[in-house]
Amino acid sequence: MAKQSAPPFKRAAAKSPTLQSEGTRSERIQAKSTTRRQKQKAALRRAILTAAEELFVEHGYENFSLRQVAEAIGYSPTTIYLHFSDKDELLFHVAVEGFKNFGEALQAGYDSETDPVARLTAIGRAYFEFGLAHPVHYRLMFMQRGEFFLRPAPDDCEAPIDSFTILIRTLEEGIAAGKIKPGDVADYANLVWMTIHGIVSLAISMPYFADKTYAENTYTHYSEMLKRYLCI
Amino acid sequence: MAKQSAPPFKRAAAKSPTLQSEGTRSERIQAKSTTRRQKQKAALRRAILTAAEELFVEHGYENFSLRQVAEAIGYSPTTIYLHFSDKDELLFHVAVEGFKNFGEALQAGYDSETDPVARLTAIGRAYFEFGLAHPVHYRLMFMQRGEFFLRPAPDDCEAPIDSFTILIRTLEEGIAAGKIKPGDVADYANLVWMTIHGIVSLAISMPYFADKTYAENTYTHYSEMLKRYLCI
DNA sequence: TTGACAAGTTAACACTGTTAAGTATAATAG
DNA sequence: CTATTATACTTAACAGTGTTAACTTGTCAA
Repeated sequence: MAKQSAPPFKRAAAKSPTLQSEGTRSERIQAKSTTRRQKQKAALRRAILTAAEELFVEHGYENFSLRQVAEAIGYSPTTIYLHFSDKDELLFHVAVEGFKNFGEALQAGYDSETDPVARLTAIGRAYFEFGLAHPVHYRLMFMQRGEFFLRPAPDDCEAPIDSFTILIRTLEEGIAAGKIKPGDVADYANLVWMTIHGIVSLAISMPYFADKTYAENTYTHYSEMLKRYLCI
Repeated sequence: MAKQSAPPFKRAAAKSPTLQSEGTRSERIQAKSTTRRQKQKAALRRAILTAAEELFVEHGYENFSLRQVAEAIGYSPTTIYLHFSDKDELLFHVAVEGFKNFGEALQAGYDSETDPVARLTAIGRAYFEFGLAHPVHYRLMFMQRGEFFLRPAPDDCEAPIDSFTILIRTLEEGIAAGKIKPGDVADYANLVWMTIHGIVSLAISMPYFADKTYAENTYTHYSEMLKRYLCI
């Protein structure tokens, strides 16, 4: 009678009295099962993302397809839709990864120096070299899908460093240190960003300007021109 | 017997002794017929081109399709292939039209002034305003299909003015006039072109920079910065 | 054991560029 | 005047795309 009054799961708990996590065995199994399946789900999601990243870089924006991704990970194309709402969201994740690396590169440039003007130079260099080193990502981020830049990062990604803020901060520091002419930092930042983008984007997408030494040459001129305009 | 010895076409010629173009009547009919059909063919080709132009601007690079063009002119999609080898060639013609207008705009800027520095400013303005006014063409020409810039113009199009040469000439004039610092004009030209492209391209394709007054502001700064760097 | 839910697949739709084959019509040759 | 040939164009099809709906299968809970 006592046995009957005792709920069945208590019996199961009595069967394994070793020190374990809370709950009955079946509860523990259930918990582990769900976490296992969550892990599997997350793993598949990551597999999709890494395959997408790879294939995107390999084939470029125009020739990147969901069916390729599906084939690469050994799943049917529609499986991707269980993890991403559409191709756009998947591309956005690739872009966010790019923004993350881009922001880190700029931050590293900032951190590599202490003087504001030196920092500005370093940031510019980092920008320039990121573009030339990762043209497919760069094109996606700033040429093909520029609207991604404003879209907030998805929940499953850490928000990338705000690259633009790094530039603004550097300019502010320069003005505060009396090394950059006082002025609207937003204007300055726009000027810097847009002009350097011109050099990078043409260098990576127009054969006419594709020669690396040309780009390097132009960047040297540009750097000097900018310094003369901004610095006191 | 004389009649028999005379070739039949001579008889036809005798039938219409009025002053006309060379040959027999049948020859004349034939000639007119072929020219008429050539005209029809050329008309259809032009119809394809204008429809393509229109639909391209309307729908943009990504959503422009041959089937749309076919529907617009009331022909089957495959008819286009009788006049253009593929979609790419059609797009190229659209781009060439863009290059033509672009070159003319720059040339007009050049012609509007006599002083080399004023010419440089005018050319820059023309560049800037062309980009903002024709973003879809600009993107095609300098962002999406940059390789078109180097491809020689097709036979049925007059070659567009070489925009880059206008810039180079202006810089050379400036140096010759002692108003621009001596230096490698190719380097100067690259610097000017690439930086101004940055402003234009971001203004027309990144919402972050899309604000017109922002672009105008940045361009003002840019213009001043360039003048200080290049001019004596 | 049944029923619900999850994961994944298949089939299909509406597109795309592009090619091959077929069909009228007009021009030409005998 | 008829037979043939070339021209202009279309239809059908292929291989590919993103995307949706319906279906199957396996796992878990009651």
